[in-house]
Amino acid sequence: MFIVISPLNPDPMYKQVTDQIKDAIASGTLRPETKLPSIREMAKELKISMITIKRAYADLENEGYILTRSGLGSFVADINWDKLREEKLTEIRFEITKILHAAARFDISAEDIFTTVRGKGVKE
Amino acid sequence: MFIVISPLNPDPMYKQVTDQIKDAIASGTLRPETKLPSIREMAKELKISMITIKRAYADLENEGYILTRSGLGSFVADINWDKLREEKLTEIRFEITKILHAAARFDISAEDIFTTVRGKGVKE
Amino acid sequence: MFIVISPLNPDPMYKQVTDQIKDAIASGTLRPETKLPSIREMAKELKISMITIKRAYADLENEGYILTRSGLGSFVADINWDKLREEKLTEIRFEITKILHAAARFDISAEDIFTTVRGKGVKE
Amino acid sequence: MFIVISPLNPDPMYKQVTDQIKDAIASGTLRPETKLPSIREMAKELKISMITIKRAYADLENEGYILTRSGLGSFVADINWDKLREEKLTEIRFEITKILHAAARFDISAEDIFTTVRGKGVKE
DNA sequence: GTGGTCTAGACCACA
DNA sequence: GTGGTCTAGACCACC
Repeated sequence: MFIVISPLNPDPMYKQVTDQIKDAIASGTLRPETKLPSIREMAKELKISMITIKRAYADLENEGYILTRSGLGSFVADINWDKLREEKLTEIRFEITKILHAAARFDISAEDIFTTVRGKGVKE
Repeated sequence: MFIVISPLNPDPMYKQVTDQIKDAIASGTLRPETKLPSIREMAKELKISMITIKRAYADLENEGYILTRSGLGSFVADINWDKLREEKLTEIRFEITKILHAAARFDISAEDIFTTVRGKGVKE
Repeated sequence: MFIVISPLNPDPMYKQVTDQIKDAIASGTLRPETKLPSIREMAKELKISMITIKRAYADLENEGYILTRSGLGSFVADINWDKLREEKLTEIRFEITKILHAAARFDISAEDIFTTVRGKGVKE
Repeated sequence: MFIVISPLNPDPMYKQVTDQIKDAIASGTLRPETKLPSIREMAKELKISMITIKRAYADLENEGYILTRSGLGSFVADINWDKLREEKLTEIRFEITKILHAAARFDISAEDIFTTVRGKGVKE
C-alpha cells in the first residue's frame, strides 16, 4: 500500500495512518466504495500493531471517511463535500488568524508569511 | 502577571507558560535583565504546582531565553533578536504550510484562505 | 545494566546516569537504534525514583543522544560525531587555557601540568 | 578592591570571593599580615549581601588563609607556600583529568589537546 | 527568601 | 506495556 510510517514524525502512528488515508480519499486515489485492506493485512504490511490500525480505522469511521461492516471489511464512504469544505474553511480561517496575530508581535506581517509560503509548491 | 493558563488549550500547562513568556520577551514587554517572578510566586499566582513552573523555567533556560541563579532568581537573558525572528518565521511558515496541506485535502486553495483572511483587520 | 550510582559522587544522580550513558554511546557499547531500558525498568534496577531517570532521559534527548517515542521507549540516536567532536574540542581548549592561565599565577607552568597528567593512565 | 563577581559565573558568589582572595594571596598581591577590608566594606563595594562575605571569610579562615580577630578585623595568614603550591597542583591535575576523561568520550586524546593549546601564548 | 534535587503517586495518550 | 504531565511534599545549598 501507499502508507509510510516514520518514527521521526512526532505525530503518533495512528494519526500518520489516518492522515495518509484521508489524503488518498481527498485526492481521489481512494474512491468511494473501495475496500480498504483488513486491519490484519495493514498491520502486517506496515509492521505495526493491529491495535494501532484498529484505532486509526475507528477514527476514520467516526469522522465519516469510511464505513466498516462486520465480516465484510472497511470501505471508503461517500462524503458530503460541500458541508465538509465549509466546516474546514471556518476552522482554518480561525487557526490562521490566531497565528497571524501571534506573528504580529514579532513584527512579522501576514504578507511576509504569504510571500514565503507561496512558490513552495503549495496548491493555489 | 500577564500569563493566562487555559484548560481549553490542548498544550500542556508548562508550554503555555513558556510560550507566553517567550512572546513577552520577543515583544519587548519583558526586557533583558528583568527579574521574573520566583517559581513560588508564579505558582501561587497561576494556582498551579511549583514543579510545573520549574519545568517551564528550566525549558526557557535551556533555550537561552532566561538565566537562573540559585538563591537569586531568574532573569531575562540578552537575546539575539534577528535569530529569534528568523526562528519564529520558520516556525510559522511550517505551521501555515501544514494547515494549507490539510486544506488542500478539501479542495481549499491557499488563495481561498489568504483572500478570506485579508480584510479582516490583520496587520499586513 | 552497566550503570552505577554512587552516593559518594557529588554529582546529582541524574547526571551520573546521563554521563554513563553518554560514555556507553560514545564508546560504542550502545549503538544507534539500540533500545534503552524503559524508565521504569531502569528505575527499578538502580533503586531510584522513576522521575530521576525520566529527568536523565529528557536531558539526553535534549542534547541529541537519544530519541524517545511515547509508548515505544527510548532509542540511541544517530549522532553527527564530527560536528560534536569539533564543538567539544573548541570548548575543551577554552577550558584548559583558562586553567593554565590560573595556574600561571602560582608559578605552575603548562609543562608542569602536562607532565604530571601524563603517565597517569589517561588515554593519549 | 580587585575582586569581580560575575552573575554569569556558575560558581556561587561566596566561592568567587574566596577563589579570588586565595589567588591574590598565592600570587603575592596580598601579603601576610595585610588587613582585609571589613565584611561590611567588602559587601558594600561588591554590592552583594554581607552574609555572603561572612561566609567567604569564614571559609578562608577555616582553610587557614586568613585570621580573624574580633574587633580588629581579618588579616592574611602566614602561609606555607610549598604546601599551597602542592594543593593547587593537585587541584589542577584533578580538573584537567576530569576534562580529559570527558574528552575521551569524543575520541579526543590528551595529546590532541596539549598540541592545540601549546603555541597559544600560554607560559610553558 | 531563592532555586536544585529527589521522592511517591496520580491520570492520560499511545502501542 | 510505554512515556508525558501534573500533583504534593521533602531536604539541601545559596543569598
